[in-house]
Amino acid sequence: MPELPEVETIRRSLLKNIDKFFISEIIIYHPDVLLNIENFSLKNWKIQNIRRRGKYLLFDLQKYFDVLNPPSENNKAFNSISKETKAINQNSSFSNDPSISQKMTMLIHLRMTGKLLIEEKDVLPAKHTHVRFLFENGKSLDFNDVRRFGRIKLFKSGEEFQDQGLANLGPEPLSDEFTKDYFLQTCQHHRKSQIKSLLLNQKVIAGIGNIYADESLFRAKIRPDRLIGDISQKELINLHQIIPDILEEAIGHRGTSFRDYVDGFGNKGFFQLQLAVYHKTGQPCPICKTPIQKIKVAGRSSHFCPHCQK
DNA sequence: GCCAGCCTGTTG
DNA sequence: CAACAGGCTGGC
Repeated sequence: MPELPEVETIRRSLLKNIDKFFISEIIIYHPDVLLNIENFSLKNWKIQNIRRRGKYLLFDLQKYFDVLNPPSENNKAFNSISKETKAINQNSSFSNDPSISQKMTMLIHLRMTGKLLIEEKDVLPAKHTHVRFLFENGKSLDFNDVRRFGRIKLFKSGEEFQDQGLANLGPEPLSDEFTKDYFLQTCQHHRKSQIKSLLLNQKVIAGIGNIYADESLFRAKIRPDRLIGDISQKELINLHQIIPDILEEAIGHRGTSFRDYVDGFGNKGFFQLQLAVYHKTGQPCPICKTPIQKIKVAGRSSHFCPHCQK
């Protein structure tokens, strides 16, 4: 479902409440979506930060109590763990002690229909909620995914690059790594590919999906099925500049909600109001009024203006 | 490269 | 009913 702008919007919406996120319990309704979970207990972890890489979310988790040597059940300190956890978190000098400090990275990929929703703990989770994280403040975070393509993976911090999808991502299109030279050079390597399959290739650029590939190509006036080798350097330089422009605009509109997508608070985005071609088959091109066409490129529906795009 | 497969829901 | 849906993987 979500592409870079939607994942970034979700990240920002969740981050607003980051200080309140002390996990007290995790409820698993559908274990298939959770990988590596058996290696860890998720009780009494705190979400320190949420990062994004391409379409992945990376949750930095920190635990302050030793899971291997839990205090006995009659221990008062254990029974008041919530207070203790907070007290220790306020004192950063504890965080370097390995006996009480452990770090994990939780990798979440939402694929097509995944959502992360902040809910009240007492409210029953919506249909298709597969994992619920309960927090000490009475809130919960639900991982909901109709099609169940999304995945959650847990790693000791630093080991998350064992995930091949994450490890092989290309540069972030909104970072300095995504240079003109890199883009031109990569195009040179893929001269015989169609331009749209390059944009969708996460090893080349991290985070672009079907919507923003179509919209970028429309603005660059390049047909999605055009062979890269047939595109002029001038056009490619233009496209390189347009990609971050479109992604920034989409983030500014809090993502595209034409179907399921909502942020962590269930709010829709607005970029669907700005779309020129995506999902607009038969509707007039915003520039020349020619009906938008739909073809298959790289196995995906691709929308373009047959007059404006060459 | 392409294409089935993973899933459920919606649309034509 | 079949076709299709913001994605990715693995097998040819």
